[in-house]
Amino acid sequence: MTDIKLEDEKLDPRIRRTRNYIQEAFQSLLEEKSFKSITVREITERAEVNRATFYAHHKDKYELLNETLRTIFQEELEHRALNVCHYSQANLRALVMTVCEFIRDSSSNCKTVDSQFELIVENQVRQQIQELLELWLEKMAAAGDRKSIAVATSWTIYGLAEQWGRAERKEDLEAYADRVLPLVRANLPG
Amino acid sequence: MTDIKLEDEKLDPRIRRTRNYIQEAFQSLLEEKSFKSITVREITERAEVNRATFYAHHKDKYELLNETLRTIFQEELEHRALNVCHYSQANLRALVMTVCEFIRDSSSNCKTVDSQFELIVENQVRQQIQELLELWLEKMAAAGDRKSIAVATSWTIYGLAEQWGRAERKEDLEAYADRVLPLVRANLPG
DNA sequence: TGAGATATGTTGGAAAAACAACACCGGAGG
DNA sequence: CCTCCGGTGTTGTTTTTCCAACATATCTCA
Repeated sequence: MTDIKLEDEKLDPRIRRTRNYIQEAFQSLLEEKSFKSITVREITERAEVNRATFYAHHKDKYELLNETLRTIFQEELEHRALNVCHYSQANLRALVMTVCEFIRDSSSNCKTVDSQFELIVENQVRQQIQELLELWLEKMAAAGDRKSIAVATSWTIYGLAEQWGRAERKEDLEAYADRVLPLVRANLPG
Repeated sequence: MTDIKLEDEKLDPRIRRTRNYIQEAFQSLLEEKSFKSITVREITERAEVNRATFYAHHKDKYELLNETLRTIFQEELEHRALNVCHYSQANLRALVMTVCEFIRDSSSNCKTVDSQFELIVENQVRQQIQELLELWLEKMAAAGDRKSIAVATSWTIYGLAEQWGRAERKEDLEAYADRVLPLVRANLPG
């Protein structure tokens, strides 16, 4: 949470730059080839960063993918101010649409999506949906087992978003969001 | 000469990047304000580089300007392959045009050109013209005091190029080059 | 004129990145 | 089978950059 601020604010410029180089190299590689076929060596070469430096920042390429997904998705949430707002039908609808578009983009931007990749995306994105829902529920002091509600709903949202995002011919997003919103709200208050 | 290769080839990536950042920041500042009014602090802030790091690479902003001019001008020469060719009327003509355009661009790209700036440009560019001419004369084993010939001719070229480059309404460059070429060749063989 | 800011150039020490070298693993091919 | 090759992850050392602090100018404006 607060880390995001700190990252931009008062972080050693060398660190900030290195992480940027690696993330950018990684993302550009993802547009060209499958996650599985990307090597750490390739990433560091494109980033013009020493390989040892990579390991000073990331455990391996899987962790890097997780961090990258988190970064991108959080930026998306920030862009729509969903990370600083409260629970409402409108915001929930916006969240659904955000996830839909995110999955659509990750399908189209990345040339080949192998199963490794897809699994990590799913886990990471769903995790973040869950976190946001927990935040919302906490803010409104909702009754019941908030955590379980957040878990269940996050899976619902992800599943529905994936259905839309990976579909060949896509229904109008606004219409789809309206259509599935009741399913999403099944376990939510209000 | 060979330094140019080495700079791109096998130089510590940190050094290469730092120099790039500083040069780019410096050039973008030159497009906004006069050289005199630009401070080292400004440059390093825009380059996102520590001020002490600046001094690890450049004595002061005057040296930086000299280095920057050399870089840009050399790139221009390389682009037209003038740095690897031999003396000929056609190449001499190309050189004249290159200098004309270089001065024109440095006038237009840089918002305010103070006298400090202009003087450094003149010295640095003329110096490089001289070096190139010496190279050409040496290659062809020209008779006479090659150095003095190069000096005289470099001043001639620079002066004529400045007349054109800083003019309000500019004569067609090709025509101008043809017109002044005899003046340039006054002290040259062939 | 003089006082307060703001730029300059330099230093020493801490942090990060580069680099080269290592052991290890897994797959491709003779 | 084994060997070679390429990727992985780690280490110790060197180089570069950051940072804070300092003394010294230079500029500004009251």
